[in-house]
Amino acid sequence: MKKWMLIDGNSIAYRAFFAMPPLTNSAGLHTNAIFGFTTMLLKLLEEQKPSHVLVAFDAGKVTFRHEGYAEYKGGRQKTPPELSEQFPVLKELIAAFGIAQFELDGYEADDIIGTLTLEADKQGVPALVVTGDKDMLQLASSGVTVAVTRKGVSEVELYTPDAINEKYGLTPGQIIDLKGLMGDTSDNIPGVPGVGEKTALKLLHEYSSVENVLSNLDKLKGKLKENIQNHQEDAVMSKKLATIFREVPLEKSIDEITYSGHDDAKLGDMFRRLEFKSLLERLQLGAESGADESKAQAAAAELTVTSLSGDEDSEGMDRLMLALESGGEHGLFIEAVGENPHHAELLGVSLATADEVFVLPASALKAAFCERLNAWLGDETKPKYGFDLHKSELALRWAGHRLGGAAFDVQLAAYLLDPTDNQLALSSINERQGFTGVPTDEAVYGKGAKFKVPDEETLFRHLALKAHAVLRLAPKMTEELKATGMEKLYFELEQPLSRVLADMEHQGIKVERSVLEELGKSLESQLSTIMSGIYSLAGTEFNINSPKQLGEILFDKLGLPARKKTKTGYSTDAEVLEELAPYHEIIPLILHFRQLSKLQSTYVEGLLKEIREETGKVHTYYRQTIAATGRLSSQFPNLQNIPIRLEEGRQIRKAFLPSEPGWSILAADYSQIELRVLAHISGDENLKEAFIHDMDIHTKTAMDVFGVEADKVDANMRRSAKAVNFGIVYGISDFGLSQNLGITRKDAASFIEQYFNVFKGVRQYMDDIVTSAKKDGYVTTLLDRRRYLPEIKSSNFNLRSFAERTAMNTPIQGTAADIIKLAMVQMDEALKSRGLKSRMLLQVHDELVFEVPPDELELMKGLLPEVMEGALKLDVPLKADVSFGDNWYEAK
DNA sequence: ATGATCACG
DNA sequence: ACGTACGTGATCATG
Repeated sequence: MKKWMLIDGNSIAYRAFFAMPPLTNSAGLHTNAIFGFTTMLLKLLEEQKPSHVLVAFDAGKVTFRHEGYAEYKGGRQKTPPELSEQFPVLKELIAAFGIAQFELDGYEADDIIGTLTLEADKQGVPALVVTGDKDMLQLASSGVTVAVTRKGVSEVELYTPDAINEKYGLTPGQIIDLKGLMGDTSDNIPGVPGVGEKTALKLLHEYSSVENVLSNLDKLKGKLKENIQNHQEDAVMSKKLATIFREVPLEKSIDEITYSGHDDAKLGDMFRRLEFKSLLERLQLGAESGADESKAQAAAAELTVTSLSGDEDSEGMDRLMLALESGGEHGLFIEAVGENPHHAELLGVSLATADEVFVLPASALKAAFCERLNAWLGDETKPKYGFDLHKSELALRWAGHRLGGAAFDVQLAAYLLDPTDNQLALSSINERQGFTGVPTDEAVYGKGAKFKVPDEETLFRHLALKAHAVLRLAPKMTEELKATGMEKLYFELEQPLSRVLADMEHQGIKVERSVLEELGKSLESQLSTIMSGIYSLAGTEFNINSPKQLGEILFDKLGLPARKKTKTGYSTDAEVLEELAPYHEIIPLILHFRQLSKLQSTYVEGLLKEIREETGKVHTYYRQTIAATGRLSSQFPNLQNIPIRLEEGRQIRKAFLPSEPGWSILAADYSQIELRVLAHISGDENLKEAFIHDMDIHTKTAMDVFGVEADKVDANMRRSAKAVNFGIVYGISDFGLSQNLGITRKDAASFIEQYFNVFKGVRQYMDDIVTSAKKDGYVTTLLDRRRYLPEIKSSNFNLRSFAERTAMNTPIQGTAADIIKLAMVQMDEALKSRGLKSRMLLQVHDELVFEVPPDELELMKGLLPEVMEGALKLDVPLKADVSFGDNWYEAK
């Protein structure tokens, strides 16, 4: 059964572009229009099963339509560069689909399609026209259906002549009369002023064509008559412009658009380049296809997998150990399932050597024949090349084994190469590096409730493929780190830090259950009092924790003025509530309720759940590959956001204790590290001077911005200056500052102007960093950590502005992160070399927390700030303030 | 699963 | 004119 599908390429690409959120691949190429186009195409191919497919594109800037009307398509927005750059790639993709594409100088896509539908009518072959443009409805006929996209590109509405009649009461041929009367702003077709779709339809139902409307002018009246009378020529010309030209000299035969399905290899390559992971999976092009399909398959097939499950396999173990102990290349993979490495289940270990891959179930590690392997794994002098060795090390430790000598970690390297990448699974990294052959974990295990460890053969094969991928990826990624100038950052900072973190995490921090429980009791009684107060003031009981219900009570029932809205309804955040406080006495109660219930659920109940029964400790997991700026993050539980600002919350810190009697908690935090970094990076003399003399930076800023002496700076001026300093670090905007200070935008702008007048070097830095980010596509920290900012070239104001602020902030926040990481590695070395018993427990971005035995307290009070301040030499001094106590609360 | 809210630097 | 501060994670409610 023959069926032609004719696609209006430009129109669909435009629709897709505006319908899809921005999307780029890691090379910075925008891909959203291509993605939208592709999903639509796949859907139509599947549903329609056409025998012939064509994508037509507009060609050339000037078409024959311009000959009669120069303004045709004038006033149209220039195609955004984010879209233009997608066309060449889209055309490659269509070729990879094995689909024909036509474009012809001087003609638009709809003319080509119009010509072909005429041919389809002549041959009696059914055809489907796919477009985003309703003009094309004029092509509908008994055999030709027009599919118009709606709601983006995911769905189409099918128009047959009957459907057009039903919807508009017109024949397809009358569509051009409709356009003639109403015009089309997007193509700059004028039509008749004052005539929109409604009026045009009424006229056509009465008189059926533009010409007939004109000859019956006398039957019309009023403004309408006048408008049409004065624009008769426009109407006729508009109709002509809207008429699709159906006699394009195509000089092509229909055979050329025969569609016989796509080439898996070519399409897979394109999808990989575009990083369309979901589509790769959907078409099952992922694991076992691509241009290097045969190579990958061959390699996978050649993979000699040896399983080592028990003492009877000691011969294989000998082969493995021979390879490892002779220092041969290897790839190590340790499978531990579960997000939290402190609770992960160790499934197995795989090791790829040059010509064989060995797989061991977790249970085998306990067996006698693994003794040599365990010794090798734990030997710090034997380098390991692996994937997520940080998690591996923790999982092994909890299982009673050790891992030492981490030398290269494919995941950690991938993070440095692109710290915004949140697809750091081995299968994703493997594909991005241009390889194939590692299935996703989801494909092997399933996810969510369907997670299941497969049979041993499947599992072993998966682990073998991963170890093999590590072996293959490590040298390539080492080269990339060199090429991007991040070799030192990687090998001298991040890799050593990974072990320091694992030590801290495994050590854990003691949390006293009874302290939290007492606090919880007090919170519970306060909460119940506040709750009754709220219910009685509201006149009803409701869930105060539901923003939806709370909004209804406040704004509908009590009639308070709603100020801000969220996507889903009224906003009830603290900022809104604080403004509402004067209007109703229920407001302070709600604010208090929120504050206490946060403490109760997150910090009392949440933290209690994380305490290990056996040790009375909590073990956080520092993630080294999450934050785009290079900071650490902390999970299960997050110990980087324990309350401190409000006294009630700060009490939580009383539960954090030394793990040994008589010891102290010692903490040190960097003072103003980000502004000191800014002083160094920008070289601003005034700011440097301030830190060299160790001035109170907010007071100093107030003096300069307000032009007064130190003794004239009042609390309010200092507060404003502090906000300006924060703003500067974040990539300042007048709006942001005005919000923060509750002042007008104008006043905020003049503060900023004043600031830049006295800190000229800072202004220069802000300008320069944005310029260099535009030129290079990325920014770097002092230690050459890199962050790509593809959106800095966007024509979308919001995206671009965001990228510009990020360009200003990332080198500052990122360098501060570099510095404290250096301090951690150096501090770890200092403890070891001096044989100290003190232990590093926590890092909170600019603060390090230790537990210290009494006989080391004095020493540590000197050593810790000394190491932190000396971690990296800047043009201004670094300063660290140290404190100690019997618990974290006291160390302030 | 997603959004709103709020804890931290 | 656009509509914003930078970076995170946990909890709860709700679709």
